[in-house]
Amino acid sequence: MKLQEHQALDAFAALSQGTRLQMVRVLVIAGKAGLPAGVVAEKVGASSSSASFHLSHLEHSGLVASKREGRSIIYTADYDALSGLVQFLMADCCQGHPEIIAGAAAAVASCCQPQDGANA
Amino acid sequence: MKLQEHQALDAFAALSQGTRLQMVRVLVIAGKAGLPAGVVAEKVGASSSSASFHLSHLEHSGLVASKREGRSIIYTADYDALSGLVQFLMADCCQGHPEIIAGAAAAVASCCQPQDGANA
DNA sequence: CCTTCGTTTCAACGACTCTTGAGAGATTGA
DNA sequence: TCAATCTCTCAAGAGTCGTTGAAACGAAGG
Repeated sequence: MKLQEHQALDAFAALSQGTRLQMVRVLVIAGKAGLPAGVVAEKVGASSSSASFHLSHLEHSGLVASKREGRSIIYTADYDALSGLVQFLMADCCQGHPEIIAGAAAAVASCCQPQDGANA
Repeated sequence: MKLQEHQALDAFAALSQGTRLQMVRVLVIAGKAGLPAGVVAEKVGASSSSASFHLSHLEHSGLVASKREGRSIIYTADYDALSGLVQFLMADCCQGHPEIIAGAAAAVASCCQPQDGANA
């Protein structure tokens, strides 16, 4: 999934705030099961209303999704959107300049290489 | 080059603004030679003072560099920083979740593959 | 029904962002 | 030196962002 420009702008804006970047991290680590809002708030050290504000922001930007589960509202990272953001960044940087991508490709390799042939 | 968190935050903030994202695009396309401020301003449709504001913002964030050349001030995209930003994004997304990276790796492959063995 | 729990919504406030237009710096050529 | 060119800086104003605390909402349990 490749993002549209306005989606990418929203996503960059979402990630340009420390609390929100940390929230994304926390939710990515939490995996597909996600985490209730309160736990996210606690992990990033935000008040409940502040956390709610940032989580809606992230949800609006498409980077996370939410679902109600009993009294809690569970937030999960949207891997597709995150992946799309990386793609957008590279496609927008790559325009005729593959040398920018070289370092990124190295990062792909060094960051996590469970399966070697990750290419499509 | 991998970015520090505060650098990444600044970079995301820089890219979260339409005019600035376009400026980065224009400068990446322009290549190592760069472009004078006035030309960048014209290409993105900004007034000279607005362009100056955004270009300083980008320079402060480390995404572009500037050098005086006669009357003009030439701006160039910093490929290292751009590459570092992609790396930061992937490393921060990759934490135990290589599946986010799969799509990104595909993008690396499809976006620009002049040399196949781009891995470090 | 009433209370408790988890979360969101609202209003208010200070801080920051972006735009505009006028003016100032630096560099070049006559 | 003077004028022209390119760019930056400054101040003012509208708009947006993030925080806080109080209040409201929905779900679960006694």
